[in-house]
Amino acid sequence: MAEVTPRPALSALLGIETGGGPSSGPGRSWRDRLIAQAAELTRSGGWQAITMAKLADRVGVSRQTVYNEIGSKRQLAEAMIMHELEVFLQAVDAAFEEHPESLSTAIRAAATRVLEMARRNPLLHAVLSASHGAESTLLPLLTTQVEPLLEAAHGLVRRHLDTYDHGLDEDRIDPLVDMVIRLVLSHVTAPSTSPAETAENIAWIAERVLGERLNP
Amino acid sequence: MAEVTPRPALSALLGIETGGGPSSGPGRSWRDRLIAQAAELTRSGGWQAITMAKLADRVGVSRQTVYNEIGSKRQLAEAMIMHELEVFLQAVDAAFEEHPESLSTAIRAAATRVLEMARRNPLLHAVLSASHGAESTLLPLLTTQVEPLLEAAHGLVRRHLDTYDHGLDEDRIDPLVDMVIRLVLSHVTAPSTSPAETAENIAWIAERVLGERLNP
DNA sequence: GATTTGACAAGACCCTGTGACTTGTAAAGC
DNA sequence: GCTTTACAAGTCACAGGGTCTTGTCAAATC
Repeated sequence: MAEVTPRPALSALLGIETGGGPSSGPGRSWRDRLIAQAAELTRSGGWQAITMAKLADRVGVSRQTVYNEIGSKRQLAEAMIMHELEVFLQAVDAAFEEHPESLSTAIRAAATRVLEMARRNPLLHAVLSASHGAESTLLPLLTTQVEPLLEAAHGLVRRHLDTYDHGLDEDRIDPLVDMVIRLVLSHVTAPSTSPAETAENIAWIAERVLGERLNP
Repeated sequence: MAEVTPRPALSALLGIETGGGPSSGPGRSWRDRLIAQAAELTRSGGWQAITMAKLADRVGVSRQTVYNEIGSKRQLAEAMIMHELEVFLQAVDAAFEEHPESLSTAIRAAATRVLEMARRNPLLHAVLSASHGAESTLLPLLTTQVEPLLEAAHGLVRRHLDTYDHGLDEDRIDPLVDMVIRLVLSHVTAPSTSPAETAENIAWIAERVLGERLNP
């Protein structure tokens, strides 16, 4: 589950190549399977437990093929992290797409989904936590990737925000988006209650800020 | 600077003993000086570089006295952290005391102060960051202390909040307080712009949520 | 009485060397 | 296009020994 091929738009948002480029035929299959398997191994045994030999063996391919398809171990980590982030961004994107009627509803849905995904998926949890201060074994590998992530998430949410008609001043939008993202990430690293309840509270705050219902 | 004796109320809030108990005479002086020096050494060289012998030497006391006054190295860490937290909570407390006229102004002041303190004081920065997910050398020592901190901060802010007349429902107050604390801590571990600007944005959000000015 | 001194066992830490394993690259072969 | 084999370079895991540190004495000192 959640091993879908990412939409081009999101990959572009992250500013990366998703795969084999021109040859989108059988070549991508190995690469995708390797990245998926690497993610699986990381989730179960941790990043440091991964060896190129073990990865090759699990996928049923020779070690050399891993080097041909991925490049180096660092590139493997990057590809894995990027894949995880794409899944994350896609979930956020989908939540907004599915709730065009109310901004706070969309925010609630997006927050719920992200919090639940982070809770279930240790790798995503590690990546998102890392983007917010926590340490990890593969963190040194993605410190450069953190800023693009936050920018991508910010841009994504902000773009959706612009499709609703809120009465907010132009220069107040970024702080609002920033608030939502930071709150969600804060609850990823340090959860308080259930994802649903947390998301509800975040959505309520956003609602108040947006002035959707001014008087209760 | 900022080496003031904490008010009893805040120490009680943290649920700790501040010092020698009944004998508040010359005995506390050694203890205070040791804790202050330990904080100083931690700020400069890091916690792991501290030895009881070095600490004793810096204060001009024998190693045995350190053990008499503090107890163990772990207790030294706890005392040091508690002192840092007291300074932090005091700053928040003072900010609210100084701005009884407007809640958002008080929040802005408190946030500004905390962010600036955290930026200047590496030890406080480490402690606050730790309370929000990041790692540190002395972090294993204070994992038990994190929850009390967040509860203390929450209780403090909430108590101040109750002295203003906002029209907020009872069960919406805690999420609001939680939001403010998480946002500030988020900006401690991962700053975006200046403390003043960040605090301004946080205060604005709180203002909107509180409905201080419903229409711009 | 409070503080220091010297002594002590236990354990944490640092350094070093050794061997096994891993990475990354290359060539030959199917 | 993929596999196999081979190889240099580097990392990692472990064990050794020595030093330093912790934490606790009791005796000595001011």
